[in-house]
Amino acid sequence: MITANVLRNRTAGELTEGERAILEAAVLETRLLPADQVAVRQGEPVNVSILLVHGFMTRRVDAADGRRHLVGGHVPGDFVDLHAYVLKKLDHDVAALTDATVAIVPHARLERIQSECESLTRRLWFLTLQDAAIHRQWIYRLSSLNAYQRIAHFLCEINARLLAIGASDGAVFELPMTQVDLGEVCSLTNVHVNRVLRQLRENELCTVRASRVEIHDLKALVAAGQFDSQYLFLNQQTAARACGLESR
Amino acid sequence: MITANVLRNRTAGELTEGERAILEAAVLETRLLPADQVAVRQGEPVNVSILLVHGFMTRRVDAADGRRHLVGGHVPGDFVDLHAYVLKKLDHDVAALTDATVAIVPHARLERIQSECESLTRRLWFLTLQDAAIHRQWIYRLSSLNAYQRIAHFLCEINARLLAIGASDGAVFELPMTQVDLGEVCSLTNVHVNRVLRQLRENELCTVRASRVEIHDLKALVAAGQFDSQYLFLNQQTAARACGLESR
DNA sequence: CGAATAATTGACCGAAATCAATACGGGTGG
DNA sequence: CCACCCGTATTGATTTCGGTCAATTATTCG
Repeated sequence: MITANVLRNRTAGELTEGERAILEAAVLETRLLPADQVAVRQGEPVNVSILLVHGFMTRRVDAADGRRHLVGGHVPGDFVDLHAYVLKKLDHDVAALTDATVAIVPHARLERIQSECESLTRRLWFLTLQDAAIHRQWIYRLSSLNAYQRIAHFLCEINARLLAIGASDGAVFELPMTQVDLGEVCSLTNVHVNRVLRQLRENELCTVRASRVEIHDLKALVAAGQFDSQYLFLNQQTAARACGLESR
Repeated sequence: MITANVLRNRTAGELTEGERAILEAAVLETRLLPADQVAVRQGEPVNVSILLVHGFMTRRVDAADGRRHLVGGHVPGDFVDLHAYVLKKLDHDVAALTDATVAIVPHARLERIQSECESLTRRLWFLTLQDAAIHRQWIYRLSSLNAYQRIAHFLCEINARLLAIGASDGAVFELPMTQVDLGEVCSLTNVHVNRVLRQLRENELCTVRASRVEIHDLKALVAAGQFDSQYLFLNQQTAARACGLESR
């Protein structure tokens, strides 16, 4: 089901059957995006929004020096460029990190939802603001954590988000990101990412190796990254698992 | 007028008289906040939102090391914690930077607006997403610019935002931020901020001195900060002035 | 006027970048 | 099936930007 992961395990509660049906009906088509494909380009007018069904996507900005920086990452269930519904054009690129399946929702249908279903509208608004909360946390990560802490924090975040959609068991998950990609997220060179990952491994917090993350000591990783999942608005049980409190 | 600066000079166009009236009517009261007062505390449930009428406010996160970091800044016309209307609690503190006048809007009244005025709702949603766009730019600033560029970029941003509400003439404006504050925005120490400001002065780009900014060469400052105002969704004329194209 | 806050400057240090070289791994084509 | 490549990972040597520490000089305001 296309909307299976939308708002799954969040504080706001699951979508009602009615809401889910309306959202599913708003989907024009699903499409496959090959890895690295840019789905929405900065500044271009858009009239459809993209719901990520399978795979990973990123929001990125190309700097003047040719270096690339990520300003956001998305997992299945994220309504990746719902922002564009309101803003009409984006201030950055949205690209597929891996091969991805996306559902296309025309803005005209979102307008209909907005006039016909207040509760679903609020939910969609919530989704966009959750992104904003994540943005703020990324600012925090860059401004107050050092390299080791940043990587730890990011791994905690991605683990928590994957946990919510059942793509992590709290200890092991697939993460198709190279050390260069991790560097683009945490604003570090790949060389330094490598050194930090070695430290994390040596300290027995986690092992990150080509597309697979194994967390050995989640509590310690959470402490190292000063991670507090509050900003993800996870339901209580998921939040507890995300910070290593109850394995359940 | 309370809403005078809301969406002023943006791409979306000014509020209609009807929208403005509805928004004004939603205000419960206006209140004075003394400088440094925390208006909304992290994690606390909120049932009113704050529209900034006069003064400056900040969104900030206190790091574990006791250091404070800003994840956002607000100028008059910004609906500072409209996010809380949807999220119900915030992941950070909102505080007054200077003495500030704010208008209090109860969430119950926002709900009424949502069910009764689709166009105004879309505008409010837009406001929250504009904040998100600014967040992304702050991430960009921290991850791909060095100290000199960061300060230049921030000064361009604040100039542009103040220009939109008529609080800057494009060359001179009041900015009641100490060098420590600037450091909290750009993630630099006050010592280094001081050195960078000296450089900017020596290069004759701008003079920043206790609560007053004078831009001597806006084009050069824009270039130094690699500033592109697109993310602020300013109307054409304001955008041109913000990057020093037409002084008009 | 005097105390507190903000700005300035210098000397030194350190985390992460840069530069450089090597190893690995998996897919392709001959 | 193996040789070759190219992207990825690893490690070391060196540099640099910004931080830290410390001391001095404005400001501002009660």
